[in-house]
Amino acid sequence: MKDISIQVIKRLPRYYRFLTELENSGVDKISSTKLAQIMSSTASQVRQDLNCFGGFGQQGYGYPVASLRKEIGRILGLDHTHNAILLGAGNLGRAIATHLNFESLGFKLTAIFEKDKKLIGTMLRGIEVKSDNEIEDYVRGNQVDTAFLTLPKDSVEPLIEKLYGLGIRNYWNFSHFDIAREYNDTIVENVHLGDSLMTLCYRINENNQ
Amino acid sequence: MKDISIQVIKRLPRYYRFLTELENSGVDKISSTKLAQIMSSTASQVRQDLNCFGGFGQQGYGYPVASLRKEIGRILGLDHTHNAILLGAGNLGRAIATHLNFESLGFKLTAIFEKDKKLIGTMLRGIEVKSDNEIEDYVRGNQVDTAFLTLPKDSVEPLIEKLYGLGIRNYWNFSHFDIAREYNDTIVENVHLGDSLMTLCYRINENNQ
DNA sequence: TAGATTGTTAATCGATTAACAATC
DNA sequence: TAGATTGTTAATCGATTAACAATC
Repeated sequence: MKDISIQVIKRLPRYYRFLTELENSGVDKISSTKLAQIMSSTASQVRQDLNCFGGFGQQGYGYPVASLRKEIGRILGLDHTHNAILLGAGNLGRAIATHLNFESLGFKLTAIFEKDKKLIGTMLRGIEVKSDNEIEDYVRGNQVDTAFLTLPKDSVEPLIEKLYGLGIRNYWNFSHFDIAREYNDTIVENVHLGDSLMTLCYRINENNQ
Repeated sequence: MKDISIQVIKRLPRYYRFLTELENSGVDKISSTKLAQIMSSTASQVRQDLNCFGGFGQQGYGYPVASLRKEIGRILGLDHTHNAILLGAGNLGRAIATHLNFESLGFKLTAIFEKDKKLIGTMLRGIEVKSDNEIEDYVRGNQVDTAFLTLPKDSVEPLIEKLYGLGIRNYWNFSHFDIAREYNDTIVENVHLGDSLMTLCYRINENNQ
């Protein structure tokens, strides 16, 4: 399979979500035109996107919702499970830990680490928050390939060196530390909430101007 | 000023962040080449991006860090302040409320609303959480142009109708409800954490395959 | 001045959109 | 079969990259 552009990949989760909704509301087939309306896209783009991975449709009929959803789930790799640890049990870490259904997103959260002694020992989604000086032992003793980083930039910098040294290459990064620039064989998905707000700010002002 | 592409806009917060870092570490000028290295971009792109808004550089010298940073802040509109209300004081809402320095991002968080009686009356970043049936009175009595939505899709659907009716057109949306599709004169910045994780999942599997 | 680096135009590359033959 | 809709190729559009004259 040839390289898929990042634009297409970033649309896959939306296809997946909308197809799940359609399936749940009992729709069993959909045309590229209708799917495009839902996606705020075009029929052409829908067909191009899906054809990156195979011919899932049927001429004259459309796409079968349930099996297309399943296919996209498989393409995304949601059927695999990556063991992940969460670093930072502050407000953001606790929100992330409790808010998402990792199992249906291709991950399993197996441990949570925190520096602040007040938080160590508390429970989050059935997991006891451990001290951050147990990280090394834990990663050596357990299969972990992904780290979720919900701590500030300054704390990430020294930590990432340790994690990288322990072989962790996949990061879901909420901090402003630029992991991919330091370690170029990592896979990093950044979530920069402040950037998102600034973008909103720009668009509001642009609109008012 | 002619229309700026969304790609350029989404890069502006990163320029702003990195320039802030550079300024804080005492750097007073930078070339497009060096800035490109920091941005994981190209010198050409940096110059093209900045020239969308004006000639901030000086031939033979580069760009003055402090004033460029200030300019980009102004372009983003961070000097304006948009009053925002937060809807949903669950885990995610509390994290958002406490995690970000809204003032430096162009916003001011002025009120928080929540349905769950256990949370009403609690304090978050110095703001008392109000009952969600006070929303209408509050928005009518105060200047609010933006809503941060940290509640589930099903709760957003009925709420958005009310907010839209009250004249709120700008949304920072963490839910899966597709606001822009329902109301096409709104400005919506979506943060879909699940989508981000699925994208990470894809990229990990693609890499392992 | 000479060297450096921008601002800007031109070339390239890739993504989106359009068109239509294939086919269910 | 006729109508509908895909799969896929071609055309267009826009973003990125390269090049270089302008100039500090």
